[in-house]
Formats: sequence, structure tokens, C-alpha cells
Amino acid sequence: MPTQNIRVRIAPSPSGNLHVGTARTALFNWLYAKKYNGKFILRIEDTDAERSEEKYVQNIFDSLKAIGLNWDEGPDVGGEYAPYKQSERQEFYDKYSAKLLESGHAYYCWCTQEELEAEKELAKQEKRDFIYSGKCKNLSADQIEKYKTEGRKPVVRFSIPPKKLKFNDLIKGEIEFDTALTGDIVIMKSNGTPTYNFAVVIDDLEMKISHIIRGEDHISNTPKQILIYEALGVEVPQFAHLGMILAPDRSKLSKRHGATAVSEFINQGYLPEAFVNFLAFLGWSSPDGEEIKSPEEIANLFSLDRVSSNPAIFEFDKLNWMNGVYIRNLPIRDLAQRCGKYLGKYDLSCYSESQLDLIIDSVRKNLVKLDEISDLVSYFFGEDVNIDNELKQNVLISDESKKVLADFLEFAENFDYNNIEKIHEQFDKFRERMKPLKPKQIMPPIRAALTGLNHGADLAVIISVLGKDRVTKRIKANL
RNA sequence: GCCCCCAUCGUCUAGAGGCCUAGGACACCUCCCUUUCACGGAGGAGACCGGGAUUCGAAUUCCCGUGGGGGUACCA
Repeated sequence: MPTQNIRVRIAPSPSGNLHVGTARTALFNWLYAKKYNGKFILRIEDTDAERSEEKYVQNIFDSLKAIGLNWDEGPDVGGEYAPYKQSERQEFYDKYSAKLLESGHAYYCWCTQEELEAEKELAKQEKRDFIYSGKCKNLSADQIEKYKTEGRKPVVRFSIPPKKLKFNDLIKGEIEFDTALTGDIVIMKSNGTPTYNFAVVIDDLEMKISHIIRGEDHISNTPKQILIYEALGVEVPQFAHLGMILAPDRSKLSKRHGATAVSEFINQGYLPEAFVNFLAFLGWSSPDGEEIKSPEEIANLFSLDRVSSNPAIFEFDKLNWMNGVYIRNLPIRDLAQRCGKYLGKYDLSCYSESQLDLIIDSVRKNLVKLDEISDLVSYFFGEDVNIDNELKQNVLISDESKKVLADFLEFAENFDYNNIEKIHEQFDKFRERMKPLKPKQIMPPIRAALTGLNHGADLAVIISVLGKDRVTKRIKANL
């Protein structure tokens, strides 16, 4: 059980908005830090200048904050091991690369892309796997001089010692690789910047990362990284690899499956707290079997040995259910405020705050995502209401319906419009008077005339909010 | 191709040799509640990938298949 100096990190690359997979990895790191009193660090891996963009850095910040994952150290808040952007850490890569060069663990490789391609082609013809030959490892001074005058820019390669390498993954258990199957890897590109496998190691080492919790797409990088730690003579961190998050068709979650970025989900009206709760249970399970939990509660119960090692499919059904649970449990004022941004098409000023609360409250049980609120409350706005022909045919045109509406109109004269309880009572009286007609014959026409729909909020609430004028008007329109 | 990971209801999972006639949650079905849709409540259906081996006993251990996923870059 880890107890001291736990330092974990999330290291997203700003080549896109924060992906749900990355968010889930971030969450597990955050939970681990929280549970064991460690530090959670955010590092931006922007070595690939081509694909990195500042707007994505911002999106990563915003998304992480939105789901409550605050970091102890990072590009914006700084920290003891700053800077926290790879693009600003060049000196470290240079320093360690020189060190490896000096100790003989790395060497300059002058091979051109074409030469490498040729080697690959040859390997293919001979039906063997391509492994870099290492031919630049022992170059003569003359040869090197010749390459230099040709204007070739070398890469730095790390020589992979062939051996059976075992490591104990905190989630997967023991994993063994034969490093002889890996050729010497490039650690510094010819433009002088580090490759991913080198940069992570150096950063994690410099930032004193104790546990690396990441997606299992990194398992095969792990032996290369361990070898670099070893060559540097430093302590190797602990590794824990999470199963992937897959789309319902078992393929990698991508745009064609819908939203993949945390911000997209939030924009659609998934509550951040519901979303993060959902993410936590994608791979982790609570010992008490309960599934509605706050990040703090989860952190208390969290442990890596309750993290499953299989891939998890991202199913919307459960997310939707969970979001509904959170929506139903939210204080109404809070909910109403959050719904505000989805209600832009209505003139909200015609209602008081408490009326708005009442409106939202009357439909929240039907609300799955916040962006659905607009449709659910449509009939509370405007003077009139559209009723499609089918509904008219079904519940409004019969003589019986007309009679109900006419009687109702008369009755509605004396409703106590400001008192929902009273309206309920008066409704009861109305139904009493309409006997032998059944409720099912009485209510639908009234609802249809008032809302243009065959389902929705409690009628007493609708009547109260609409007020006498609009109730009268909408009923008369259907007589 | 080669390397690595994974394999329990449709889905997320519980399960660390006998507690399993395999438990929970979502989804699904039925019923109840009800002015509608929902919400809520009560039930139901639904799984250990296949084959060997170990053992008195295997969902649980080990092999071999099969299936899925990942990696195999001067991308991260």
C-alpha cells in the first residue's frame, strides 16, 4: 500500500479537445492522488508542434476543471518542477540525451529516411521483421565526418539491450517482453526535439512521478521506457495500465460514434458531476455496490485492485440514467440556472424566478440531458400553441371533447390560479361533475388544448403558470 | 506477420478453489401507482467463449485454440 510521496500525472497532448478516455485516465490518477494524499500533476505534451494548438490547451484546462479534477502542479499554476509544458523543457532532453550519449547508451544515427525505407523493404522481402540494424552504432571518425559534410542531420538512438524484461503492472499483473524484438529507438529527432518515449521518461523522472497510471495503449512503450530509466541509473516508477474505452461496436471511440470530447458532453447537457461519476465506474467498482457517488466518496473507496483490466464499452444508456438521477436530485434553483443557457429562444423575462423554478421542476422528471429542456417547456411560452392534426383527430374533434372543453372553460372562470393545491381540488370537483365521463376522457382534451401535446407536466401546474387569460384563450381556440 | 493485453447477463461489473441453483446496476419485459409522459415501487427474463489439464471439487489455477483490443514511426 503506497503511503508516501505519491505523485501522479496526466499528460495530454493538445492536438484535440480533452477526450473521454484521457478524462477517465485523469480521473483515476486524481482519485489515486486523493486517496493516498499525493499530488496530481498536469503536464502538456506539446512536442508535436504541428498538431498542438493553444485552444486545445485551454479546452483541456476547462474540461478538467469542469469535472472537478484540479491539479496541484501544472502549466498555469506552476510548481516545483516547472515548466509543465514539454515545449519549454528542451534543456532537460538535451541534458539527458548528452548523458546517454556519453555513457554509451545512445549514439548518433545518420541514416536517412530512404536508407531506412530500404532496410524495411529488404526485411519485408526476406520475410522477417524489421529491426533497425544498428549500423551507425560503430561508425569510424571518417565516416561521421563524411556524413557531416554531406549535411546530414543525425538522430540520437538509444541502444536497446536485448533481454527478457519483466515488470509488475499494478492492474494487469506481471508482463514480460523480449526487448531483442525491438530495434534501437530514436530518442532525439534530427530537428533536435525529443520523441515521445524519451520525453515522457525524462519528464516523469524530473517531476518525480511515482506511479504512472495510463491507458493500455502504452503497454508496449513501457519496456522501452524502463530501459531508459535503467540506463540512467534511476528508480523506475510503478506502472498501472487501464483498459481502453471502446465504442458500442467495440472499435475505438471516435467522432462517428458521436461526442468524444468532455466539453461536447457537457455542452449537450450532461452534468459534470454525473459525467465524472459515470467515468469512474467505467473500469472501477465500488466495494459497497452503490453507483451514485461523488468524486470525494469515490476517492475514499478507491484502490487500483478494484480496477478491472478489461476494456470498457462506453454505453450511453447508463450515462443517461445517471444524468437523470443527478438532475432529479439537484436543488431546483441550481437546475433552473443550468437550464438557462438552453432556453435562449424563449423570453424568460415574462416569468418570475419562482415561476421559472416551478416550470423546470414540473418537467425535470422527464429530463435526461439539459439540452432537452427547451422542448419540454415549450408550451409554457407564447400565447398560442400548435396542435398537430393527428392529436386533434384523436382527442379534440369529438363532440364529447368539445363538451368537456366548453364545461371546463366555464369552470375555469373560478379557478384559484395562484394556488396549485386549490386547482387540484377544483379539478377534482370538475371531474366529479363530469361523471360518468372518466378521467381518461376528460383530461386528454384539456391537456391537448393547453399544451398541444398528449403528455407533459401536471395540469394544475400548467394552468397556474399559464394563468386565466391564456387558459381561456387556448381552450376557446378548440371549441 | 510479429509482440503485448483482455475474455462472467445486450452493457458496466461482483466473484481472488467449495459461501455460485453466479450477485448488483443500466437497458429490456410484466404488474402496481397515476389526469398523460415520466418518476417511484414490486416482479421477470438474461452470462461464466471452446477444448484439455490440475483437484475430492474450477467462473476462479495452468496449457492450447478462438474472438476482441492495442502496439509495431524522426505521432503522442
